[in-house]
Amino acid sequence: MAEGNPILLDGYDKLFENRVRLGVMSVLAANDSYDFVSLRQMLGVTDGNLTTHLKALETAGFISSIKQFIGRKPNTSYSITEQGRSAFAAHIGALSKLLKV
Amino acid sequence: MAEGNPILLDGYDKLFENRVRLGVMSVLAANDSYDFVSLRQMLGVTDGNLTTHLKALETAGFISSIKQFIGRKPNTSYSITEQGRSAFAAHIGALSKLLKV
DNA sequence: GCGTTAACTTTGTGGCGCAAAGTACTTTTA
DNA sequence: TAAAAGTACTTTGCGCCACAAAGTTAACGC
Repeated sequence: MAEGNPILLDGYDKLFENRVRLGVMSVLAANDSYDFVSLRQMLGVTDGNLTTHLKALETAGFISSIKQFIGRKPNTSYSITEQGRSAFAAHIGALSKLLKV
Repeated sequence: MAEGNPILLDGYDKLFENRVRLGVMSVLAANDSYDFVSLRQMLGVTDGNLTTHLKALETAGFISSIKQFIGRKPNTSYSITEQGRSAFAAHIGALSKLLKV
Protein backbone atom coordinates (compact mmCIF):
# COMPACT_ATOMS: atom_id res chain seq x y z
CA MET A 1 0.00 0.00 0.00
CA ALA A 2 2.97 2.26 0.61
CA GLU A 3 3.84 4.57 -2.21
CA GLY A 4 7.09 3.99 -4.02
CA ASN A 5 9.15 5.87 -6.48
CA PRO A 6 8.77 5.10 -10.14
CA ILE A 7 10.92 2.25 -11.29
CA LEU A 8 13.31 3.60 -13.87
CA LEU A 9 14.37 1.08 -16.42
CA ASP A 10 17.13 2.72 -18.35
CA GLY A 11 18.39 -0.12 -20.47
CA TYR A 12 15.11 -1.94 -20.92
CA ASP A 13 14.37 -2.60 -24.58
CA LYS A 14 10.98 -3.77 -25.72
CA LEU A 15 12.67 -5.46 -28.65
CA PHE A 16 13.97 -8.09 -26.26
CA GLU A 17 10.55 -8.76 -24.77
CA ASN A 18 10.26 -12.17 -26.31
CA ARG A 19 11.45 -15.65 -25.54
CA VAL A 20 12.93 -16.26 -28.98
CA ARG A 21 14.80 -12.98 -29.07
CA LEU A 22 16.13 -13.46 -25.58
CA GLY A 23 17.29 -16.92 -26.59
CA VAL A 24 18.97 -15.71 -29.76
CA MET A 25 20.81 -12.95 -27.96
CA SER A 26 21.82 -15.25 -25.16
CA VAL A 27 23.23 -17.83 -27.55
CA LEU A 28 24.99 -15.25 -29.67
CA ALA A 29 26.42 -13.53 -26.63
CA ALA A 30 28.04 -16.81 -25.62
CA ASN A 31 29.20 -17.99 -29.05
CA ASP A 32 31.18 -16.28 -31.77
CA SER A 33 28.63 -17.31 -34.33
CA TYR A 34 25.66 -19.60 -34.70
CA ASP A 35 23.79 -20.64 -37.79
CA PHE A 36 20.13 -20.61 -38.66
CA VAL A 37 19.50 -24.31 -38.37
CA SER A 38 21.27 -24.62 -35.05
CA LEU A 39 19.38 -21.67 -33.66
CA ARG A 40 16.13 -23.15 -34.84
CA GLN A 41 16.75 -26.46 -33.15
CA MET A 42 18.18 -24.81 -30.07
CA LEU A 43 15.11 -22.67 -29.60
CA GLY A 44 12.52 -25.08 -30.89
CA VAL A 45 10.75 -22.62 -33.17
CA THR A 46 9.40 -22.69 -36.70
CA ASP A 47 11.43 -21.37 -39.59
CA GLY A 48 9.18 -18.42 -40.27
CA ASN A 49 9.08 -17.38 -36.68
CA LEU A 50 12.85 -17.49 -36.34
CA THR A 51 13.43 -15.53 -39.54
CA THR A 52 11.12 -12.79 -38.37
CA HIS A 53 12.86 -12.39 -35.04
CA LEU A 54 16.33 -12.55 -36.57
CA LYS A 55 15.37 -9.89 -39.04
CA ALA A 56 14.04 -7.65 -36.29
CA LEU A 57 17.26 -8.01 -34.32
CA GLU A 58 19.37 -7.42 -37.39
CA THR A 59 17.38 -4.37 -38.45
CA ALA A 60 17.99 -2.96 -34.99
CA GLY A 61 21.71 -3.50 -35.47
CA PHE A 62 21.98 -6.03 -32.65
CA ILE A 63 23.13 -8.96 -34.74
CA SER A 64 24.73 -9.44 -38.14
CA SER A 65 24.49 -12.26 -40.63
CA ILE A 66 26.67 -13.88 -43.24
CA LYS A 67 25.20 -15.98 -46.02
CA GLN A 68 27.42 -18.56 -47.62
CA PHE A 69 27.42 -22.08 -48.92
CA ILE A 70 28.77 -25.00 -47.02
CA GLY A 71 29.28 -27.71 -49.59
CA ARG A 72 26.17 -27.34 -51.68
CA LYS A 73 23.96 -26.09 -48.91
CA PRO A 74 23.12 -22.51 -48.12
CA ASN A 75 24.13 -21.52 -44.66
CA THR A 76 23.40 -18.31 -42.82
CA SER A 77 25.33 -17.62 -39.68
CA TYR A 78 24.67 -14.93 -37.15
CA SER A 79 26.83 -12.99 -34.74
CA ILE A 80 26.14 -10.44 -32.08
CA THR A 81 27.36 -6.91 -32.76
CA GLU A 82 29.05 -4.69 -30.21
CA GLN A 83 25.92 -2.60 -30.09
CA GLY A 84 23.89 -5.73 -29.54
CA ARG A 85 26.10 -6.92 -26.78
CA SER A 86 25.85 -3.73 -24.79
CA ALA A 87 22.13 -3.29 -25.43
CA PHE A 88 21.49 -6.84 -24.28
CA ALA A 89 23.63 -6.39 -21.18
CA ALA A 90 21.76 -3.20 -20.37
CA HIS A 91 18.45 -4.98 -20.85
CA ILE A 92 19.41 -7.77 -18.51
CA GLY A 93 20.58 -5.23 -15.99
CA ALA A 94 17.23 -3.44 -16.16
CA LEU A 95 15.39 -6.74 -15.94
CA SER A 96 17.14 -7.94 -12.83
CA LYS A 97 16.66 -4.54 -11.27
CA LEU A 98 12.96 -4.72 -12.05
CA LEU A 99 12.68 -8.19 -10.60
CA LYS A 100 14.43 -7.19 -7.43
CA VAL A 101 12.19 -4.25 -6.61
CA MET B 1 28.14 -23.08 -35.08
CA ALA B 2 28.10 -26.11 -32.82
CA GLU B 3 24.77 -27.77 -32.46
CA GLY B 4 23.12 -27.63 -29.09
CA ASN B 5 20.21 -29.29 -27.45
CA PRO B 6 16.90 -27.53 -27.42
CA ILE B 7 16.50 -25.17 -24.54
CA LEU B 8 13.62 -26.37 -22.43
CA LEU B 9 11.81 -23.66 -20.60
CA ASP B 10 9.46 -25.41 -18.25
CA GLY B 11 8.13 -22.58 -16.18
CA TYR B 12 8.24 -19.89 -18.83
CA ASP B 13 4.89 -18.14 -19.16
CA LYS B 14 4.15 -15.84 -22.06
CA LEU B 15 1.75 -13.95 -19.83
CA PHE B 16 4.73 -12.49 -18.02
CA GLU B 17 6.42 -11.37 -21.22
CA ASN B 18 5.84 -7.72 -20.55
CA ARG B 19 7.47 -5.01 -18.56
CA VAL B 20 4.29 -3.92 -16.81
CA ARG B 21 3.30 -7.44 -15.81
CA LEU B 22 6.79 -8.25 -14.60
CA GLY B 23 6.73 -5.08 -12.55
CA VAL B 24 3.32 -5.82 -11.07
CA MET B 25 4.30 -9.33 -10.09
CA SER B 26 7.58 -8.19 -8.68
CA VAL B 27 5.96 -5.53 -6.54
CA LEU B 28 3.19 -7.83 -5.38
CA ALA B 29 5.66 -10.60 -4.60
CA ALA B 30 7.48 -8.24 -2.26
CA ASN B 31 4.48 -6.54 -0.66
CA ASP B 32 1.38 -7.94 0.97
CA SER B 33 -0.78 -5.65 -1.09
CA TYR B 34 -0.46 -2.64 -3.34
CA ASP B 35 -3.14 -0.37 -4.70
CA PHE B 36 -3.94 0.77 -8.21
CA VAL B 37 -2.66 4.31 -7.89
CA SER B 38 0.60 3.26 -6.28
CA LEU B 39 1.18 0.64 -8.94
CA ARG B 40 0.47 3.17 -11.63
CA GLN B 41 2.98 5.64 -10.29
CA MET B 42 5.49 2.92 -9.48
CA LEU B 43 5.41 1.62 -13.02
CA GLY B 44 4.83 4.88 -14.84
CA VAL B 45 2.01 3.66 -17.04
CA THR B 46 -1.35 4.99 -18.11
CA ASP B 47 -4.54 3.98 -16.35
CA GLY B 48 -5.93 2.00 -19.24
CA ASN B 49 -2.75 0.11 -19.78
CA LEU B 50 -2.45 -0.84 -16.13
CA THR B 51 -6.07 -1.96 -15.92
CA THR B 52 -5.63 -4.23 -18.91
CA HIS B 53 -2.56 -5.92 -17.50
CA LEU B 54 -4.04 -6.27 -14.04
CA LYS B 55 -7.13 -7.85 -15.51
CA ALA B 56 -5.05 -10.31 -17.50
CA LEU B 57 -3.11 -11.33 -14.41
CA GLU B 58 -6.26 -11.61 -12.35
CA THR B 59 -8.06 -13.66 -14.98
CA ALA B 60 -5.12 -16.04 -14.95
CA GLY B 61 -5.49 -16.38 -11.19
CA PHE B 62 -2.09 -14.84 -10.45
CA ILE B 63 -3.34 -11.86 -8.49
CA SER B 64 -6.51 -10.94 -6.63
CA SER B 65 -8.13 -7.60 -6.00
CA ILE B 66 -10.25 -5.97 -3.35
CA LYS B 67 -12.32 -2.91 -4.07
CA GLN B 68 -13.19 -0.67 -1.18
CA PHE B 69 -13.49 2.94 -0.20
CA ILE B 70 -10.88 4.76 1.78
CA GLY B 71 -12.63 7.79 3.15
CA ARG B 72 -14.71 8.86 0.18
CA LYS B 73 -12.35 7.58 -2.46
CA PRO B 74 -12.55 4.28 -4.23
CA ASN B 75 -9.48 2.17 -3.76
CA THR B 76 -8.58 -1.10 -5.40
CA SER B 77 -5.80 -3.08 -3.88
CA TYR B 78 -4.06 -6.08 -5.35
CA SER B 79 -2.31 -9.07 -3.88
CA ILE B 80 -0.41 -11.96 -5.36
CA THR B 81 -2.04 -15.39 -5.04
CA GLU B 82 -0.20 -18.56 -4.14
CA GLN B 83 -0.60 -19.72 -7.70
CA GLY B 84 0.79 -16.42 -8.90
CA ARG B 85 3.75 -16.62 -6.60
CA SER B 86 4.81 -20.04 -7.77
CA ALA B 87 4.14 -19.31 -11.44
CA PHE B 88 6.19 -16.15 -11.21
CA ALA B 89 9.03 -17.93 -9.44
CA ALA B 90 9.01 -20.62 -12.11
CA HIS B 91 9.06 -17.98 -14.82
CA ILE B 92 12.04 -16.23 -13.31
CA GLY B 93 13.78 -19.56 -13.01
CA ALA B 94 13.19 -20.30 -16.67
CA LEU B 95 14.30 -16.79 -17.60
CA SER B 96 17.58 -16.95 -15.80
CA LYS B 97 18.20 -20.38 -17.23
CA LEU B 98 17.54 -19.03 -20.69
CA LEU B 99 19.86 -16.10 -20.15
CA LYS B 100 22.63 -18.33 -18.91
CA VAL B 101 22.71 -20.67 -21.89
C1' DG C 1 -24.32 24.41 -9.72
C1' DC C 2 -20.31 23.94 -12.56
C1' DG C 3 -15.83 22.92 -13.92
C1' DT C 4 -12.01 20.09 -12.35
C1' DT C 5 -9.74 16.28 -10.46
C1' DA C 6 -9.52 11.41 -9.17
C1' DA C 7 -10.07 6.51 -9.86
C1' DC C 8 -10.78 3.54 -12.55
C1' DT C 9 -13.02 0.90 -17.23
C1' DT C 10 -14.26 0.42 -22.02
C1' DT C 11 -13.29 0.86 -26.70
C1' DG C 12 -10.68 1.14 -31.25
C1' DT C 13 -6.82 0.46 -33.51
C1' DG C 14 -2.10 -0.21 -35.05
C1' DG C 15 1.43 -3.37 -34.69
C1' DC C 16 3.33 -7.67 -34.33
C1' DG C 17 4.07 -12.73 -33.34
C1' DC C 18 3.02 -16.74 -35.50
C1' DA C 19 2.78 -20.63 -38.82
C1' DA C 20 1.26 -21.91 -43.41
C1' DA C 21 2.54 -21.37 -47.79
C1' DG C 22 6.04 -20.15 -51.10
C1' DT C 23 10.85 -20.24 -53.38
C1' DA C 24 15.02 -22.11 -54.96
C1' DC C 25 18.01 -25.57 -54.85
C1' DT C 26 19.77 -30.35 -53.89
C1' DT C 27 19.36 -35.20 -53.01
C1' DT C 28 17.11 -39.47 -53.33
C1' DT C 29 14.37 -42.92 -55.53
C1' DA C 30 12.40 -45.79 -58.95
C1' DT D 1 16.54 -39.12 -65.68
C1' DA D 2 12.28 -37.51 -64.26
C1' DA D 3 9.77 -37.00 -60.34
C1' DA D 4 9.30 -36.84 -55.53
C1' DA D 5 11.08 -35.50 -51.24
C1' DG D 6 14.08 -32.90 -48.43
C1' DT D 7 16.69 -28.57 -46.98
C1' DA D 8 17.23 -23.73 -45.98
C1' DC D 9 15.33 -20.22 -45.70
C1' DT D 10 11.51 -15.97 -46.88
C1' DT D 11 7.00 -14.01 -47.61
C1' DT D 12 2.33 -13.51 -46.53
C1' DG D 13 -2.01 -13.19 -43.96
C1' DC D 14 -4.31 -13.41 -40.05
C1' DG D 15 -5.54 -13.19 -35.22
C1' DC D 16 -4.45 -11.38 -31.07
C1' DC D 17 -3.13 -7.85 -27.95
C1' DA D 18 -0.72 -3.74 -25.86
C1' DC D 19 -1.76 0.78 -25.77
C1' DA D 20 -3.93 5.33 -24.97
C1' DA D 21 -7.96 8.12 -25.87
C1' DA D 22 -12.30 8.50 -24.50
C1' DG D 23 -15.92 7.33 -21.27
C1' DT D 24 -17.98 6.77 -16.46
C1' DT D 25 -18.91 7.81 -11.82
C1' DA D 26 -18.28 10.44 -7.95
C1' DA D 27 -16.05 13.80 -4.95
C1' DC D 28 -14.08 18.42 -4.32
C1' DG D 29 -13.25 23.46 -5.11
C1' DC D 30 -15.19 27.82 -5.76
